[in-house]
Amino acid sequence: MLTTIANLHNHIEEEVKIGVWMYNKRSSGKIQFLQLRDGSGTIQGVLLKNQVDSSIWDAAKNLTQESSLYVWGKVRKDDRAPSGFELDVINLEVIHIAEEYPIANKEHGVDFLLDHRHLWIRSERQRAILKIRAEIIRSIQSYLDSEGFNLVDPPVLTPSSCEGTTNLFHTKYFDEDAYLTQSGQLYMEAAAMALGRVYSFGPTFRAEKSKTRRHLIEFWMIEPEMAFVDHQGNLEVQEKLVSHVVQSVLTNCKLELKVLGRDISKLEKIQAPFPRITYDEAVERLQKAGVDFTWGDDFGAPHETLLAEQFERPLFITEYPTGIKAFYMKPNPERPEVVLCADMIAPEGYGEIIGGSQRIDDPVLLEKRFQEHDLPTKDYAWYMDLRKYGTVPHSGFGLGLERTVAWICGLEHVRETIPFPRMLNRMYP
RNA sequence: UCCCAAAUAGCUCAACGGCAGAGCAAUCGGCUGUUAACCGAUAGGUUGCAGGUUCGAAUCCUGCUUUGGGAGCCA
Repeated sequence: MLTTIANLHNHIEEEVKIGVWMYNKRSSGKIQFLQLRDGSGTIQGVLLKNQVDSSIWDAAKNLTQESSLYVWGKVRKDDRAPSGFELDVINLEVIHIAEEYPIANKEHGVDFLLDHRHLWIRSERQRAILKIRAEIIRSIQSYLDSEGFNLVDPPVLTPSSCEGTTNLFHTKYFDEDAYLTQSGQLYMEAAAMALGRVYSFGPTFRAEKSKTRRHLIEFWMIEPEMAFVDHQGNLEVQEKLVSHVVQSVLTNCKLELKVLGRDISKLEKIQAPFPRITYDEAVERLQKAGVDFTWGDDFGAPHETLLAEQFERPLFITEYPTGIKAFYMKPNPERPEVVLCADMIAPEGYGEIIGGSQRIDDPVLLEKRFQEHDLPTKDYAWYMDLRKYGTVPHSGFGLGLERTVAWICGLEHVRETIPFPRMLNRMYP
Protein backbone atom coordinates (compact mmCIF):
# COMPACT_ATOMS: atom_id res chain seq x y z
CA MET A 1 0.00 0.00 0.00
CA LEU A 2 1.13 3.51 -0.82
CA THR A 3 2.25 5.82 1.98
CA THR A 4 3.58 9.40 1.94
CA ILE A 5 6.96 10.82 2.86
CA ALA A 6 5.41 12.86 5.68
CA ASN A 7 4.20 9.56 7.14
CA LEU A 8 7.47 7.64 7.04
CA HIS A 9 8.30 8.28 10.70
CA ASN A 10 5.50 5.79 11.46
CA HIS A 11 7.24 3.09 9.41
CA ILE A 12 10.78 2.90 10.75
CA GLU A 13 12.51 -0.35 9.78
CA GLU A 14 9.45 -1.25 7.68
CA GLU A 15 9.17 -1.70 3.94
CA VAL A 16 7.05 0.98 2.24
CA LYS A 17 5.96 2.04 -1.23
CA ILE A 18 5.82 5.71 -2.20
CA GLY A 19 4.97 7.59 -5.39
CA VAL A 20 7.57 10.31 -6.01
CA TRP A 21 9.35 12.71 -8.33
CA MET A 22 13.14 12.72 -8.35
CA TYR A 23 14.28 16.31 -7.99
CA ASN A 24 18.00 15.66 -7.84
CA LYS A 25 20.51 12.84 -7.90
CA ARG A 26 24.06 12.36 -6.73
CA SER A 27 25.99 9.23 -7.56
CA SER A 28 29.31 7.49 -7.32
CA GLY A 29 30.36 4.39 -9.18
CA LYS A 30 28.74 2.04 -6.70
CA ILE A 31 26.28 4.18 -4.73
CA GLN A 32 23.41 6.41 -5.85
CA PHE A 33 21.55 9.02 -3.81
CA LEU A 34 18.10 9.88 -5.20
CA GLN A 35 16.51 13.06 -3.88
CA LEU A 36 12.80 12.28 -3.81
CA ARG A 37 9.71 14.39 -3.16
CA ASP A 38 6.01 13.57 -3.15
CA GLY A 39 4.39 16.87 -2.14
CA SER A 40 4.18 15.88 1.51
CA GLY A 41 7.94 16.06 2.03
CA THR A 42 11.34 15.01 0.79
CA ILE A 43 13.61 12.03 1.46
CA GLN A 44 16.85 10.63 0.14
CA GLY A 45 16.73 7.17 -1.43
CA VAL A 46 19.97 5.18 -1.27
CA LEU A 47 21.00 2.42 -3.69
CA LEU A 48 24.11 0.28 -3.27
CA LYS A 49 25.23 -1.45 -6.45
CA ASN A 50 26.08 -4.73 -4.76
CA GLN A 51 22.76 -4.88 -2.93
CA VAL A 52 20.18 -4.27 -5.69
CA ASP A 53 19.37 -6.05 -8.90
CA SER A 54 21.37 -4.66 -11.83
CA SER A 55 18.15 -3.77 -13.69
CA ILE A 56 17.08 -1.59 -10.76
CA TRP A 57 20.54 -0.04 -10.55
CA ASP A 58 20.41 0.85 -14.25
CA ALA A 59 16.84 2.16 -14.04
CA ALA A 60 17.89 4.50 -11.24
CA LYS A 61 20.93 5.57 -13.24
CA ASN A 62 18.72 6.61 -16.15
CA LEU A 63 16.40 8.76 -14.06
CA THR A 64 16.35 12.43 -15.05
CA GLN A 65 15.37 15.42 -12.91
CA GLU A 66 11.58 15.40 -12.21
CA SER A 67 11.09 11.85 -13.51
CA SER A 68 8.17 10.13 -11.76
CA LEU A 69 8.34 6.70 -10.20
CA TYR A 70 7.16 4.32 -7.53
CA VAL A 71 9.78 3.35 -4.98
CA TRP A 72 9.81 0.39 -2.60
CA GLY A 73 12.26 0.70 0.25
CA LYS A 74 13.08 0.26 3.91
CA VAL A 75 12.84 3.33 6.15
CA ARG A 76 15.95 3.88 8.24
CA LYS A 77 16.77 6.50 10.86
CA ASP A 78 19.90 8.37 9.87
CA ASP A 79 21.43 11.36 11.61
CA ARG A 80 23.19 12.39 8.40
CA ALA A 81 19.83 13.12 6.72
CA PRO A 82 18.30 16.58 7.16
CA SER A 83 14.89 15.03 7.84
CA GLY A 84 16.36 12.33 10.08
CA PHE A 85 15.27 9.48 7.79
CA GLU A 86 16.53 7.73 4.69
CA LEU A 87 15.07 5.12 2.41
CA ASP A 88 17.12 2.08 1.38
CA VAL A 89 15.70 1.42 -2.07
CA ILE A 90 14.72 -2.21 -2.74
CA ASN A 91 12.80 -1.79 -5.98
CA LEU A 92 11.53 0.93 -8.26
CA GLU A 93 9.09 1.29 -11.11
CA VAL A 94 9.54 4.18 -13.51
CA ILE A 95 6.31 5.98 -14.42
CA HIS A 96 7.82 8.56 -16.71
CA ILE A 97 11.32 9.65 -17.68
CA ALA A 98 11.13 13.45 -17.67
CA GLU A 99 12.45 15.49 -20.57
CA GLU A 100 15.24 17.94 -19.85
CA TYR A 101 13.86 20.02 -17.00
CA PRO A 102 14.06 23.79 -17.48
CA ILE A 103 14.54 24.68 -13.82
CA ALA A 104 17.95 23.63 -12.57
CA ASN A 105 18.94 23.32 -8.92
CA LYS A 106 20.45 26.77 -8.95
CA GLU A 107 19.51 30.43 -9.15
CA HIS A 108 17.22 31.74 -11.85
CA GLY A 109 15.83 35.11 -12.80
CA VAL A 110 12.32 36.17 -11.86
CA ASP A 111 11.10 36.49 -15.45
CA PHE A 112 12.20 32.96 -16.31
CA LEU A 113 10.69 31.53 -13.13
CA LEU A 114 7.35 33.29 -13.70
CA ASP A 115 7.23 31.94 -17.26
CA HIS A 116 7.65 28.49 -15.68
CA ARG A 117 5.38 29.11 -12.69
CA HIS A 118 3.58 25.80 -13.33
CA LEU A 119 6.88 24.03 -12.62
CA TRP A 120 8.36 26.57 -10.19
CA ILE A 121 5.67 25.72 -7.62
CA ARG A 122 7.32 22.29 -7.30
CA SER A 123 10.34 23.84 -5.60
CA GLU A 124 10.78 23.53 -1.86
CA ARG A 125 10.45 27.25 -1.24
CA GLN A 126 7.34 27.77 -3.36
CA ARG A 127 5.75 24.68 -1.84
CA ALA A 128 6.37 26.12 1.62
CA ILE A 129 4.68 29.40 0.68
CA LEU A 130 1.61 27.68 -0.77
CA LYS A 131 1.37 25.46 2.31
CA ILE A 132 1.38 28.54 4.53
CA ARG A 133 -1.19 30.23 2.29
CA ALA A 134 -3.44 27.20 2.74
CA GLU A 135 -2.91 27.29 6.51
CA ILE A 136 -3.75 31.00 6.61
CA ILE A 137 -6.99 30.43 4.69
CA ARG A 138 -7.84 27.46 6.91
CA SER A 139 -7.23 29.39 10.13
CA ILE A 140 -9.20 32.44 8.96
CA GLN A 141 -12.19 30.31 8.10
CA SER A 142 -12.05 28.17 11.21
CA TYR A 143 -11.72 31.26 13.42
CA LEU A 144 -14.60 33.14 11.81
CA ASP A 145 -16.77 30.02 11.75
CA SER A 146 -16.12 29.47 15.46
CA GLU A 147 -17.08 33.10 16.18
CA GLY A 148 -20.52 32.67 14.65
CA PHE A 149 -19.80 33.99 11.16
CA ASN A 150 -21.33 32.42 8.07
CA LEU A 151 -19.60 32.18 4.72
CA VAL A 152 -21.61 34.01 2.04
CA ASP A 153 -20.50 34.23 -1.57
CA PRO A 154 -21.02 37.57 -3.34
CA PRO A 155 -21.26 37.69 -7.15
CA VAL A 156 -18.17 38.02 -9.33
CA LEU A 157 -20.04 39.68 -12.20
CA THR A 158 -21.46 43.03 -11.14
CA PRO A 159 -23.41 45.77 -12.87
CA SER A 160 -21.24 48.66 -11.65
CA SER A 161 -18.54 49.87 -9.36
CA CYS A 162 -18.65 49.49 -5.59
CA GLU A 163 -16.26 52.37 -5.03
CA GLY A 164 -16.05 54.49 -8.18
CA THR A 165 -12.33 55.23 -7.88
CA THR A 166 -10.50 52.16 -9.11
CA ASN A 167 -10.56 50.83 -12.64
CA LEU A 168 -12.73 47.81 -13.27
CA PHE A 169 -12.40 44.98 -15.73
CA HIS A 170 -15.12 45.46 -18.26
CA THR A 171 -16.97 42.58 -19.85
CA LYS A 172 -20.34 41.85 -21.41
CA TYR A 173 -23.38 40.32 -19.74
CA PHE A 174 -25.16 39.44 -22.95
CA ASP A 175 -26.27 42.90 -24.15
CA GLU A 176 -25.52 44.72 -20.90
CA ASP A 177 -22.21 46.03 -19.59
CA ALA A 178 -20.76 44.09 -16.68
CA TYR A 179 -17.66 44.32 -14.52
CA LEU A 180 -15.60 41.86 -12.55
CA THR A 181 -15.98 42.52 -8.84
CA GLN A 182 -13.46 44.69 -7.06
CA SER A 183 -15.07 44.08 -3.68
CA GLY A 184 -18.01 42.07 -2.38
CA GLN A 185 -18.60 44.47 0.47
CA LEU A 186 -21.92 46.04 -0.50
CA TYR A 187 -23.40 42.59 -1.03
CA MET A 188 -21.98 41.49 2.32
CA GLU A 189 -23.82 44.37 3.98
CA ALA A 190 -27.03 42.93 2.56
CA ALA A 191 -26.01 39.48 3.79
CA ALA A 192 -25.24 40.80 7.29
CA MET A 193 -28.85 42.04 7.50
CA ALA A 194 -29.94 38.47 6.79
CA LEU A 195 -27.43 36.37 8.76
CA GLY A 196 -25.97 38.79 11.31
CA ARG A 197 -22.28 37.96 10.99
CA VAL A 198 -20.99 37.00 7.58
CA TYR A 199 -17.80 36.86 5.57
CA SER A 200 -16.88 36.36 1.96
CA PHE A 201 -13.79 34.72 0.58
CA GLY A 202 -13.09 35.10 -3.09
CA PRO A 203 -11.13 36.71 -5.89
CA THR A 204 -11.31 40.41 -6.71
CA PHE A 205 -10.06 42.24 -9.77
CA ARG A 206 -8.48 45.65 -10.23
CA ALA A 207 -7.59 46.91 -13.67
CA GLU A 208 -4.98 49.23 -12.16
CA LYS A 209 -1.67 49.75 -13.89
CA SER A 210 0.08 49.11 -10.60
CA LYS A 211 3.63 47.80 -10.81
CA THR A 212 4.86 47.26 -7.30
CA ARG A 213 5.72 44.39 -5.00
CA ARG A 214 2.40 44.85 -3.19
CA HIS A 215 0.01 44.66 -6.15
CA LEU A 216 -1.70 41.97 -8.17
CA ILE A 217 -4.40 42.37 -10.80
CA GLU A 218 -6.34 39.41 -9.40
CA PHE A 219 -6.16 38.86 -5.65
CA TRP A 220 -8.19 37.26 -2.88
CA MET A 221 -10.00 39.04 -0.09
CA ILE A 222 -11.77 38.00 3.07
CA GLU A 223 -14.56 40.48 3.80
CA PRO A 224 -16.38 40.06 7.11
CA GLU A 225 -19.44 42.20 7.79
CA MET A 226 -21.25 42.42 11.15
CA ALA A 227 -24.66 43.77 12.11
CA PHE A 228 -24.94 45.61 15.45
CA VAL A 229 -21.15 46.04 15.65
CA ASP A 230 -19.60 49.50 15.87
CA HIS A 231 -16.17 50.86 14.94
CA GLN A 232 -14.49 49.72 18.20
CA GLY A 233 -16.02 46.23 18.01
CA ASN A 234 -14.80 46.01 14.41
CA LEU A 235 -11.18 46.65 15.45
CA GLU A 236 -11.37 43.98 18.14
CA VAL A 237 -12.52 41.33 15.66
CA GLN A 238 -9.69 42.30 13.31
CA GLU A 239 -6.88 42.10 15.85
CA LYS A 240 -8.13 38.82 17.27
CA LEU A 241 -8.43 37.32 13.80
CA VAL A 242 -4.95 38.39 12.72
CA SER A 243 -3.26 37.20 15.92
CA HIS A 244 -5.09 33.89 15.65
CA VAL A 245 -3.87 33.43 12.07
CA VAL A 246 -0.25 34.22 12.92
CA GLN A 247 -0.25 31.88 15.90
CA SER A 248 -1.81 29.08 13.80
CA VAL A 249 0.95 29.40 11.22
CA LEU A 250 3.59 29.38 13.97
CA THR A 251 2.08 26.19 15.39
CA ASN A 252 1.34 24.30 12.18
CA CYS A 253 3.96 25.48 9.68
CA LYS A 254 7.27 25.34 11.59
CA LEU A 255 9.11 23.50 8.81
CA GLU A 256 7.80 25.80 6.10
CA LEU A 257 8.81 28.94 8.04
CA LYS A 258 12.26 27.42 8.46
CA VAL A 259 12.56 26.74 4.72
CA LEU A 260 11.73 30.41 4.13
CA GLY A 261 14.21 31.55 6.76
CA ARG A 262 11.51 33.60 8.49
CA ASP A 263 12.44 35.40 11.70
CA ILE A 264 9.99 33.64 14.04
CA SER A 265 10.61 36.00 16.94
CA LYS A 266 8.91 38.84 15.03
CA LEU A 267 5.80 36.72 14.47
CA GLU A 268 5.67 35.59 18.09
CA LYS A 269 5.06 39.20 19.10
CA ILE A 270 1.86 39.39 17.07
CA GLN A 271 -0.67 39.21 19.93
CA ALA A 272 -3.86 41.24 20.36
CA PRO A 273 -4.46 44.02 21.23
CA PHE A 274 -2.79 46.02 18.49
CA PRO A 275 -1.79 49.68 18.90
CA ARG A 276 -4.20 52.33 17.61
CA ILE A 277 -3.36 55.84 16.51
CA THR A 278 -5.67 58.33 14.86
CA TYR A 279 -4.99 59.88 11.50
CA ASP A 280 -4.32 63.14 13.38
CA GLU A 281 -1.66 61.47 15.49
CA ALA A 282 -0.15 59.77 12.46
CA VAL A 283 0.22 63.14 10.74
CA GLU A 284 1.91 64.54 13.86
CA ARG A 285 4.31 61.59 13.97
CA LEU A 286 5.19 62.08 10.31
CA GLN A 287 5.78 65.78 10.78
CA LYS A 288 7.90 65.08 13.85
CA ALA A 289 9.97 62.70 11.71
CA GLY A 290 10.63 65.57 9.31
CA VAL A 291 8.16 64.54 6.58
CA ASP A 292 6.39 67.34 4.72
CA PHE A 293 2.75 66.28 5.08
CA THR A 294 -0.47 68.26 5.24
CA TRP A 295 -3.68 67.19 6.98
CA GLY A 296 -6.17 65.89 4.46
CA ASP A 297 -3.73 64.07 2.19
CA ASP A 298 -3.64 60.29 2.00
CA PHE A 299 -0.60 58.32 3.13
CA GLY A 300 1.74 56.81 0.58
CA ALA A 301 3.59 53.54 1.02
CA PRO A 302 6.71 55.22 2.49
CA HIS A 303 4.54 57.03 5.07
CA GLU A 304 2.86 53.79 6.14
CA THR A 305 6.23 52.08 6.46
CA LEU A 306 7.65 54.92 8.52
CA LEU A 307 4.69 54.74 10.93
CA ALA A 308 4.59 50.93 11.10
CA GLU A 309 8.31 50.80 11.91
CA GLN A 310 7.55 52.53 15.22
CA PHE A 311 5.64 49.43 16.38
CA GLU A 312 6.29 45.69 16.62
CA ARG A 313 2.66 44.71 16.16
CA PRO A 314 0.29 45.62 13.33
CA LEU A 315 -0.84 49.23 13.62
CA PHE A 316 -4.38 50.60 13.34
CA ILE A 317 -4.59 54.07 11.85
CA THR A 318 -8.12 55.31 12.54
CA GLU A 319 -10.47 58.12 11.59
CA TYR A 320 -9.20 59.38 8.26
CA PRO A 321 -10.52 62.60 6.71
CA THR A 322 -13.91 62.02 5.10
CA GLY A 323 -12.73 63.39 1.78
CA ILE A 324 -10.15 60.66 1.08
CA LYS A 325 -12.28 57.67 2.06
CA ALA A 326 -15.13 55.71 0.50
CA PHE A 327 -18.66 57.13 0.32
CA TYR A 328 -20.24 54.51 2.60
CA MET A 329 -18.10 55.17 5.71
CA LYS A 330 -19.87 56.59 8.75
CA PRO A 331 -18.67 59.99 9.97
CA ASN A 332 -17.64 60.39 13.58
CA PRO A 333 -20.81 61.97 15.11
CA GLU A 334 -18.67 64.35 17.19
CA ARG A 335 -16.34 65.24 14.30
CA PRO A 336 -17.99 64.78 10.90
CA GLU A 337 -14.78 65.73 9.06
CA VAL A 338 -13.40 62.27 9.87
CA VAL A 339 -14.91 58.81 9.38
CA LEU A 340 -15.05 55.77 11.70
CA CYS A 341 -12.58 53.73 9.71
CA ALA A 342 -9.24 52.03 10.23
CA ASP A 343 -6.44 50.65 8.12
CA MET A 344 -4.31 47.90 9.63
CA ILE A 345 -0.67 48.36 8.65
CA ALA A 346 1.49 45.25 8.94
CA PRO A 347 4.95 45.54 10.54
CA GLU A 348 8.26 45.36 8.66
CA GLY A 349 7.09 47.54 5.78
CA TYR A 350 4.44 45.19 4.40
CA GLY A 351 1.84 47.95 4.23
CA GLU A 352 -1.91 47.89 4.54
CA ILE A 353 -3.38 44.43 4.99
CA ILE A 354 -6.85 45.46 6.21
CA GLY A 355 -9.15 48.34 5.42
CA GLY A 356 -12.38 48.58 7.38
CA SER A 357 -15.03 50.92 8.69
CA GLN A 358 -18.37 51.38 10.33
CA ARG A 359 -20.90 51.91 7.53
CA ILE A 360 -23.42 54.72 7.15
CA ASP A 361 -26.77 53.51 8.53
CA ASP A 362 -28.70 56.78 8.10
CA PRO A 363 -30.68 56.72 4.83
CA VAL A 364 -30.68 60.52 4.51
CA LEU A 365 -26.91 60.81 4.84
CA LEU A 366 -26.31 57.91 2.45
CA GLU A 367 -28.57 59.54 -0.13
CA LYS A 368 -26.55 62.74 0.28
CA ARG A 369 -23.31 60.85 -0.29
CA PHE A 370 -24.64 59.37 -3.52
CA GLN A 371 -25.29 62.90 -4.78
CA GLU A 372 -21.85 64.14 -3.67
CA HIS A 373 -20.03 61.26 -5.35
CA ASP A 374 -22.23 61.42 -8.42
CA LEU A 375 -23.11 57.72 -8.16
CA PRO A 376 -25.92 56.18 -10.22
CA THR A 377 -28.72 55.80 -7.66
CA LYS A 378 -30.56 53.37 -9.94
CA ASP A 379 -27.71 50.82 -9.73
CA TYR A 380 -27.62 51.20 -5.96
CA ALA A 381 -31.36 51.17 -5.22
CA TRP A 382 -31.01 47.79 -3.54
CA TYR A 383 -28.19 49.12 -1.36
CA MET A 384 -30.39 52.04 -0.26
CA ASP A 385 -33.12 49.54 0.61
CA LEU A 386 -30.87 48.15 3.37
CA ARG A 387 -31.32 51.51 5.16
CA LYS A 388 -35.05 51.68 4.47
CA TYR A 389 -36.03 48.36 6.00
CA GLY A 390 -34.70 48.10 9.55
CA THR A 391 -31.34 49.83 9.29
CA VAL A 392 -28.84 49.01 12.07
CA PRO A 393 -25.30 50.05 12.98
CA HIS A 394 -22.91 47.69 11.19
CA SER A 395 -19.24 47.40 10.40
CA GLY A 396 -16.91 45.32 8.34
CA PHE A 397 -13.48 45.05 6.79
CA GLY A 398 -11.52 43.56 3.93
CA LEU A 399 -8.38 41.50 4.54
CA GLY A 400 -5.97 41.19 1.60
CA LEU A 401 -4.87 37.57 1.55
CA GLU A 402 -1.73 37.91 -0.57
CA ARG A 403 -0.29 40.79 1.45
CA THR A 404 -0.98 38.84 4.62
CA VAL A 405 0.80 35.78 3.22
CA ALA A 406 3.73 37.92 2.07
CA TRP A 407 4.07 39.45 5.53
CA ILE A 408 3.80 36.18 7.47
CA CYS A 409 6.21 34.43 5.09
CA GLY A 410 8.58 37.42 5.01
CA LEU A 411 8.56 37.66 1.19
CA GLU A 412 9.87 40.46 -0.97
CA HIS A 413 6.93 40.35 -3.38
CA VAL A 414 3.27 39.26 -3.39
CA ARG A 415 3.73 37.44 -6.72
CA GLU A 416 5.02 34.37 -4.87
CA THR A 417 2.01 34.21 -2.55
CA ILE A 418 -0.53 33.06 -5.15
CA PRO A 419 -0.20 29.93 -7.31
CA PHE A 420 -0.60 31.72 -10.64
CA PRO A 421 -0.17 35.48 -10.25
CA ARG A 422 -2.01 37.85 -12.54
CA MET A 423 0.13 40.93 -12.95
CA LEU A 424 0.44 43.88 -15.27
CA ASN A 425 1.63 42.38 -18.59
CA ARG A 426 1.59 38.81 -17.32
CA MET A 427 -1.26 36.33 -17.67
CA TYR A 428 0.77 33.20 -18.57
CA PRO A 429 0.72 30.49 -17.41
C1' U B 1 0.56 57.08 -16.86
C1' C B 2 5.48 58.85 -14.94
C1' C B 3 10.80 58.00 -13.22
C1' C B 4 15.10 54.52 -13.10
C1' A B 5 17.52 50.02 -14.75
C1' A B 6 18.27 45.66 -17.68
C1' A B 7 18.23 42.36 -22.28
C1' U B 8 24.89 37.86 -24.51
C1' A B 9 24.48 29.61 -24.86
C1' G B 10 18.49 26.04 -22.09
C1' C B 11 19.70 28.90 -17.09
C1' U B 12 22.99 32.49 -14.12
C1' C B 13 26.55 35.77 -15.63
C1' A B 14 31.55 37.71 -17.78
C1' A B 15 33.72 40.19 -21.88
C1' C B 16 32.73 47.55 -21.92
C1' G B 17 35.67 49.80 -29.25
C1' G B 18 39.85 44.89 -31.51
C1' C B 19 39.49 36.29 -31.70
C1' A B 20 32.08 35.79 -27.70
C1' G B 21 33.90 33.11 -22.58
C1' A B 22 32.92 30.62 -17.64
C1' G B 23 29.78 27.98 -14.14
C1' C B 24 25.29 25.15 -13.95
C1' A B 25 21.89 22.05 -17.00
C1' A B 26 22.50 18.28 -21.25
C1' U B 27 25.59 14.02 -23.36
C1' C B 28 29.86 10.49 -22.40
C1' G B 29 33.39 8.62 -18.80
C1' G B 30 35.35 8.21 -13.41
C1' C B 31 34.41 7.84 -8.12
C1' U B 32 30.89 3.34 -1.90
C1' G B 33 28.10 8.72 2.14
C1' U B 34 26.79 12.62 -1.45
C1' U B 35 23.90 17.35 0.61
C1' A B 36 23.06 23.20 -5.31
C1' A B 37 28.29 16.53 -4.53
C1' C B 38 32.98 16.28 -7.00
C1' C B 39 36.72 15.22 -11.24
C1' G B 40 37.66 14.75 -16.75
C1' A B 41 35.74 15.26 -21.73
C1' U B 42 31.92 16.57 -25.63
C1' A B 43 28.34 19.62 -27.58
C1' G B 44 25.92 24.27 -27.17
C1' G B 45 25.67 31.63 -30.20
C1' U B 46 21.36 35.88 -35.79
C1' U B 47 24.77 39.21 -28.33
C1' G B 48 16.00 41.39 -27.82
C1' C B 49 14.44 44.09 -32.77
C1' A B 50 15.42 48.19 -36.42
C1' G B 51 18.57 51.96 -37.86
C1' G B 52 23.09 55.03 -37.14
C1' U B 53 28.50 56.34 -35.80
C1' U B 54 33.27 53.71 -36.81
C1' C B 55 38.58 50.68 -40.54
C1' G B 56 36.10 47.61 -36.85
C1' A B 57 30.10 47.40 -32.39
C1' A B 58 27.88 42.55 -27.57
C1' U B 59 30.30 47.30 -26.22
C1' C B 60 28.91 54.14 -28.39
C1' C B 61 24.12 56.90 -30.25
C1' U B 62 18.60 56.95 -31.65
C1' G B 63 13.92 54.56 -31.86
C1' C B 64 11.02 50.26 -30.71
C1' U B 65 9.84 45.72 -27.90
C1' U B 66 10.00 42.96 -23.48
C1' U B 67 11.13 42.48 -18.40
C1' G B 68 12.48 44.22 -13.48
C1' G B 69 12.46 48.15 -9.50
C1' G B 70 9.89 52.46 -7.73
C1' A B 71 5.75 56.35 -7.75
C1' G B 72 0.50 57.20 -7.97
C1' C B 73 -3.91 54.07 -6.61
C1' C B 74 -5.22 50.41 -3.51
C1' A B 75 -5.71 45.10 -0.26
